[in-house]
Amino acid sequence: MIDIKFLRENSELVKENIRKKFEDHKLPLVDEVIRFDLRNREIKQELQALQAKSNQMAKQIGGLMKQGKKDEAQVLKDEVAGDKGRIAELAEEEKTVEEEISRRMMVIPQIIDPSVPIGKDDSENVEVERFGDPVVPDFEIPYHTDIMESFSGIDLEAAGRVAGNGFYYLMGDIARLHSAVISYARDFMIGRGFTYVVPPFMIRSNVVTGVMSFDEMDAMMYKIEGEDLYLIGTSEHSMIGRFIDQIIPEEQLPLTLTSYSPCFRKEKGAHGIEERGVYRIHQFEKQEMIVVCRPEESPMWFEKLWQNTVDLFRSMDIPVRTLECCSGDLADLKVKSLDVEAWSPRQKKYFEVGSCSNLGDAQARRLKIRVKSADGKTKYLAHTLNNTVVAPPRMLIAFLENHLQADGSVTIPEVLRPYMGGTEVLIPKKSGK
RNA sequence: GGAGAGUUAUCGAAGUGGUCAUAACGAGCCGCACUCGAAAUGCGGUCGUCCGUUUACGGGCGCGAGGGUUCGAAUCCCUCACUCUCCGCCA
Repeated sequence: MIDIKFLRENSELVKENIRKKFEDHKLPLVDEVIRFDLRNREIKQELQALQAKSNQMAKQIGGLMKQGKKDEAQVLKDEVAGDKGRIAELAEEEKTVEEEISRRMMVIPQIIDPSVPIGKDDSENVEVERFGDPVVPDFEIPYHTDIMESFSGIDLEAAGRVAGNGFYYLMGDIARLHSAVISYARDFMIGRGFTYVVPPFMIRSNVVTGVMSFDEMDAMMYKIEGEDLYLIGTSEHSMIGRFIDQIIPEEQLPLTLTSYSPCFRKEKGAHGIEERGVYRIHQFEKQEMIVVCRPEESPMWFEKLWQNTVDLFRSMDIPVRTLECCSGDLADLKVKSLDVEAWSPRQKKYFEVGSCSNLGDAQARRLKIRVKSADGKTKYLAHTLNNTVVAPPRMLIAFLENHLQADGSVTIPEVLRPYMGGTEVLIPKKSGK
């Protein structure tokens, strides 16, 4: 969501930005907004003049009524009645025009950061840096569900019967490992100065539309029947939503928070063959980090945020790389975004385990998250950022594949052992494939 | 889920159809005066948002949210949200 004043004064820039994102079908929206905006201000001028007049008259009528001059009051009443129709007409048009503006503004993309590589889809994302050696062992790495089964750690069949495709039962050591990763990630972030939060797992529609674009909403969000409530797709939603309509004193910034939540996603669209198992599911758990900061600090926080995820994965000896999202792969609210990918020795390629985004003032504008300057004289929109710390089901894939030994056992990295009751290695319950 | 009471500026709170909505009254905060300094006291200032002319102004909207009645709504009516108390139910 961009500022309509900015659009008014920089329409070419806004159009250029749309082209960069290969969303040319949205180009006409810019001039449409400008037309509607012009009309909107004309309406306001006429409407407000009429309202001022009628306020004035109402006061006069009040005075006359008090003095008992009913006849004189009646004359004024009749005069006001004459404007009533026009006022209603203008108010109606104002409403329509503002809806037209807002509908278009909601889909005009945020101005992307100049550093974002230009490309039309995720195939043109750009690798930035690798951390750790992507090792390919000399034995075959089974599919992650097979590894889990060797520990009697997963039951997808029963989950299918109970909830359908896209759900899972994790069991035993695998379930424990899942919890251990979450707990470790939580403490990892607390250690980096973030405040731990457990947020609501459902949010109202006004928060939903405040934190994400329509496309994302349609593809992701589950609605609760008969209620104005949606299951969160990530705790970012309720964490950013927490600041709706708030004016935050500048001294309190930056707000650095880490939150735990289950995440619910429709995952509309085709699922590839490599997305079986727990890779792409309707429900998973995630440790998230969000930052609300001053605009000039958001690029700095962006760098810090993704670094946290890289460090977390490296502390568990999992090779990762960072990948910058190109313009066409960037959701409309995002200024810049970077994926963290973990190494899959089975697929011999990296796959996404986290996503770090700078939303600029887009969410803040929609949700009215403002900052009051230290001297109290000015107010401005905050910047918001979010990043995955870790989403265990998906990270378990990377974990199991990278720590699997030739004998089918899985070693537990030092940092996780305290969360696993001191366990150093998981021994298969039955022979793996 | 049922019953009752609430929601007004930074906070407490008055206001039940019209010169009481830049909001009484009290407190906090900022400035000034008084003071060697402080306290006390006195005076002044202490919302948001939009439109228009732009050092400054003028106007619209906002009393939990959204509708309605009226020339005029904080006040009357409807719907909804939230808070508190009691009951029920539950972890």
